[in-house]
Amino acid sequence: MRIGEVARGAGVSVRALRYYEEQGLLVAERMPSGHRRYPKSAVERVRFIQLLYAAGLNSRTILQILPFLDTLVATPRMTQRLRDERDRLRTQIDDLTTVCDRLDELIGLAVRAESAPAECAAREEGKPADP
Amino acid sequence: MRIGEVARGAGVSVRALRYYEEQGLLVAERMPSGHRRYPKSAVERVRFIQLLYAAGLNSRTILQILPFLDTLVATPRMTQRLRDERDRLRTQIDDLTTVCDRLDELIGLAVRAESAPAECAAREEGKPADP
DNA sequence: CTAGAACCTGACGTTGGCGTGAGGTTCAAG
DNA sequence: CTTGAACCTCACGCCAACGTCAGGTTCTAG
Repeated sequence: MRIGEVARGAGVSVRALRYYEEQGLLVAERMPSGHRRYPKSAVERVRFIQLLYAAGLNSRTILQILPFLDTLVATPRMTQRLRDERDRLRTQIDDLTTVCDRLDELIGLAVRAESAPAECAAREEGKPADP
Repeated sequence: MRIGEVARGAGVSVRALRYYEEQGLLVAERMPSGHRRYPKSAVERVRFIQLLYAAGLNSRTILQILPFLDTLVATPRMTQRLRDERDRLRTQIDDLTTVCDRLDELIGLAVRAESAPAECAAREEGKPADP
């Protein structure tokens, strides 16, 4: 596949793919012309990379995890890395859940507050308050 | 309270507090000398700000949420903002959970892989493989 | 009174994950 | 053959949340 196809397939920019290559996350063969050529599996790989990015991992960490995906052979250091990241993720999920709950509380309060003085809503709409 | 006390109390840097002020997230009175003076509640407020930052909200968004904390009066636009952020958070939590599960899968595979060929571990230790 | 800790205001540096040209080559279609 | 899309390599730009240094003032303890 060509770089544009992979980009469209994975929903990222061409620039991003070149950046991943720069970081060593995604290798590509080259055609005689210099154009990059990717296997079809690249799309899935890029999606996974995006997932890890979204989870807050940086390129360096992803780089330490990805080789394992290819080989399915892990050194103790590597599995420890995986465990560390998983634990970090769990902690983060707990934190986010806490924030989510607090936002829910606030929303509960907010609804009551806005239903009380009708002026607020009216003011927000740019209308005068019920003459 | 003085800025150093708040910083230590909330576990952030003095620089961070000045930055929050710059962003309008944390107002401070001034002493005649120009030194900032905070109410005790500032510590809790800063902790909450940190929580929101950790949840991926940016200064602008936090700025839209914080006034509500003080007044407990919300415009429809504000509650919608809260709801949007909560929903975004839920989605993100789901994503992170997905990643977490995938990492767990990988860890399961990794353990088996490293227990099989003892060479890998040995190689990682920098020793030759059991001659 | 004096040292040193804590504070002040700029203002520039950093990091990561790309965006965005500039300027040139290659490919596919008519 | 030509044209326009897609590709290439630099290389600078950007944004957010601070870190950090400079150069100066203020507070507190002995």
